Amino acid sequence: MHEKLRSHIEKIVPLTDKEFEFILSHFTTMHFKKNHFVFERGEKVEYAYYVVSGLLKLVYTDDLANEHILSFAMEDWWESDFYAYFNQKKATMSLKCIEESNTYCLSLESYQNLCINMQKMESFFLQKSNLGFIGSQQRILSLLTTNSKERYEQLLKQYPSLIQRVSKTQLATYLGVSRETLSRLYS
Amino acid sequence: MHEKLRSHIEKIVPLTDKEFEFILSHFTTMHFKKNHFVFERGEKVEYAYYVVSGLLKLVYTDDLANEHILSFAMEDWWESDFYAYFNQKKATMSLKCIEESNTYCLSLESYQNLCINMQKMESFFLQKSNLGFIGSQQRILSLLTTNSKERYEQLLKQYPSLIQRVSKTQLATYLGVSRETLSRLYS
DNA sequence: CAAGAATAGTGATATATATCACAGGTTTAC
DNA sequence: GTAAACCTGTGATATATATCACTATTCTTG
Repeated sequence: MHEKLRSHIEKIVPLTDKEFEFILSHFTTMHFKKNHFVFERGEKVEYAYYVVSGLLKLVYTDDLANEHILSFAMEDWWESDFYAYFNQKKATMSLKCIEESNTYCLSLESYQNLCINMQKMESFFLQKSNLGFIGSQQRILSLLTTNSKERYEQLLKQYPSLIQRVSKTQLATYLGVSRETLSRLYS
Repeated sequence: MHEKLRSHIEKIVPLTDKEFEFILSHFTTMHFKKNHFVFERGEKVEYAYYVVSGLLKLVYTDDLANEHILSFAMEDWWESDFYAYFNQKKATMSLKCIEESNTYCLSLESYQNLCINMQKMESFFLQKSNLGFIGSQQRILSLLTTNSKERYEQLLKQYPSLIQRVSKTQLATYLGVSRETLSRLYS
């Protein structure tokens, strides 16, 4: 039942059954339907989400109502509006399901509890955070150094499955390019 | 003497004298002259650096020999090629002094030691990493949603001191815009 | 199942930005 | 102290990309 979460954590820190039970007691689970929001801009961000199955997008909507996708959250990913989560502020972004999704949910209180009472989990989160930071820096570099076509090809290479699962309009808003330009790149 | 580092850490976790002494024993200090490299692409990245004074830039050089500045590291910042540091790989970027700088240096071994033996420091690094991640996401959002002029103005607002300390050519490579375009923005 | 919404391609045009080139001023380093 | 390197502004032009508009197709949802 909970094997996915366990093996996800155990990729970084090994656990006894008892330890995993303790960890699990800090999570709840939730199910979201396609096109439904996990949270919307302006709402309180109660949880950080670990995606067991499905696909979601973290979206920022600008003043002109244009959507910008900050990240796709797929199976085995952690996602939230982390600024709002850690600072207990209202969301500036929205988290929306592209596909029907199942997640584990971790409140900030539970997160802090886990960190304090179980150094292994603090190590785990530290490693995850470092990886997230490094990944974001790579994305910045990609935005600074490459044009639309190169970015599209990088994405194809890095996440080939995304192209089947996500509309091109949405890929465009992730890449920072208009859907028309993206469409013309490979025509 | 070491007050800066101590108060930097104590902004997040309080320390006894003994604890700080223990922490300090993991660091070395270094001095770098203006325009000198802390490390260059291709070299091993031995340390993560805490900047006591001065100003540095983390630079990626592309195939056409164009410089792209990933970040400016100013007083009170941590900087490194973190991918190379954590994975013990050769640097893909270079860290270069814009001004004469003083740093504390933390080897990966010392970092891991600190994390294992002092939960406070693991908490400290976790918080720093989370902040770094959130900051990078903000930068991505800025690159996705704004044009050169808006990005320049955001930067002016966020780090007014930078504009005095850094050449416009360099600001341009940070903003992802040509120096000519940047020059024309405010003429 | 049907209506409305979302998606995808593509033409025509506008716009932001890059690139190349040059000149004058400033800084750096041996 | 001087040559070389760097910095800045600006004109002329090229290029990538955005925007607007229209059509056809495919999904979604009540």
